[in-house]
Amino acid sequence: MPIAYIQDIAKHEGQDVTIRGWLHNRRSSGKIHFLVVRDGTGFIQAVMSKASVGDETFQKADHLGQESAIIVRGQARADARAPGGYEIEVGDLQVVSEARDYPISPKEHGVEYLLDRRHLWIRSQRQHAILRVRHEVVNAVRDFFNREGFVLADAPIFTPSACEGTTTLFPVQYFEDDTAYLTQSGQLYNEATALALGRVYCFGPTFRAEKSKTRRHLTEFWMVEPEMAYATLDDVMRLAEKLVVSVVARVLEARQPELRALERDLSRLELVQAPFPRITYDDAIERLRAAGQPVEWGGDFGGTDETVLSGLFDRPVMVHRFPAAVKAFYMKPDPERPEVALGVDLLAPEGYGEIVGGGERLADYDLLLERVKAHDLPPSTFEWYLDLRRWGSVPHGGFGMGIERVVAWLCGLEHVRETIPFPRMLYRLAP
RNA sequence: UCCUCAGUAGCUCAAUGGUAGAGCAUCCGGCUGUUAACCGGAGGGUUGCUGGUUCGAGUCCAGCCUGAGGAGCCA
Repeated sequence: MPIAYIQDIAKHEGQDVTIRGWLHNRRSSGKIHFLVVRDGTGFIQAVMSKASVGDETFQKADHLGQESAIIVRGQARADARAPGGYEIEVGDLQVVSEARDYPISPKEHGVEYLLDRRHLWIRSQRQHAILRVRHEVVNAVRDFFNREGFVLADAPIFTPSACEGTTTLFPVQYFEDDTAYLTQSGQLYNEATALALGRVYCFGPTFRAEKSKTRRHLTEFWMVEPEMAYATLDDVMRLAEKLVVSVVARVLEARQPELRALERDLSRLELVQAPFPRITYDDAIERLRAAGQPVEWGGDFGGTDETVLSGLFDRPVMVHRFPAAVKAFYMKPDPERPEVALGVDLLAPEGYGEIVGGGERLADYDLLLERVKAHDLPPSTFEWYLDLRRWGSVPHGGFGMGIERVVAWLCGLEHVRETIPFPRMLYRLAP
């Protein structure tokens, strides 16, 4: 009897198959059991009638607890009454291990309770759908860059100091005498690998010790960061647009059952087509004021500002040329207007905020050295970074895209904590 | 770090300052098409902690602890 995965059950219609999984839920009607089985690939209803399996097998299922490991054998068939459209007519049931008093019932639970049991929570249907969308996003990103000719060149996780002086870093003891910091961006290293390999990307975990306590923040999150030699701000914006369009299309194509399980409004995602509107920071300020937001020129946008701004468009919007003072030291100033930097933020629709941030880098040695000093950064630590401007400096740029925020947007989630198997937050380090 | 809100049965939540309750889960029983199944029964409580006000505190007051949402900062 072939072993079947639930996601492929349609291919086995009419056949006898073996499903190896866990009991997700059970309903019973005296002489008929409905066992909802999950096997990691999906969920399916297995129907067991007393008349066809006999008393002994039927009784085995009588008191079986949620999340008991079971192997069911039976015929796969289409049935409109079954959730998912297919069910298994059980011929035999094998109990691999019996579970009792599983703590997560099909009823509602609070956030703290579920997060304390995240190792079990991920078995639920909703988390199953979200994590599969995440998987698709990650693969879509990798496929995109590989197809476009980018070289994966990962940046180190241990770094000697801040990439951008402003954000707080996690220090770690590095052997006896040294302190290392967990990376908050691979970007500076990307600039080096881009000048070596042309177009590169890194993709890994990133750490921010900010005491942020909002639905958009994790202390450990995944970021993909492409960097291109011989590239301008316009090239960076084109790349970000193409990437986001590609990822959304891929998820819409490959993960529709999951998006539907999450009750996502697909029509909003289908609108994500190029070109994305590109507006300047100045323009954004004007639009925000027109919408009644009290904003001053020179400041960064708050969460509400981003929501209001993205609400003005039906697709992601790119805001470029921010005041140089609020941006990182390595941002290139606009030659025509030095008070603004050639940076860009891409805001997701529906209030999901900034999912991409990047721009053109400062390629001039003298100006960069000046900036390093002005930001009170130790020039010795940045010696190697300055070297990139001494030998073969060219216009270059790139961006970072936060995976969890993209997944939260695509899934329509309230909080990024559900987009990663084990979220790390201000007050959450376990399990 | 700051602001707001919350903490009562295993879970989700009720309870005018006056006998601490329901649904789900668990256990027992019933039911051959359930859809978070349903119906009947049972067990289950140091009301986050410490102190105060009161004849009497889950309820009012103070402090603390834990969590959630938000601000700042960011992807």
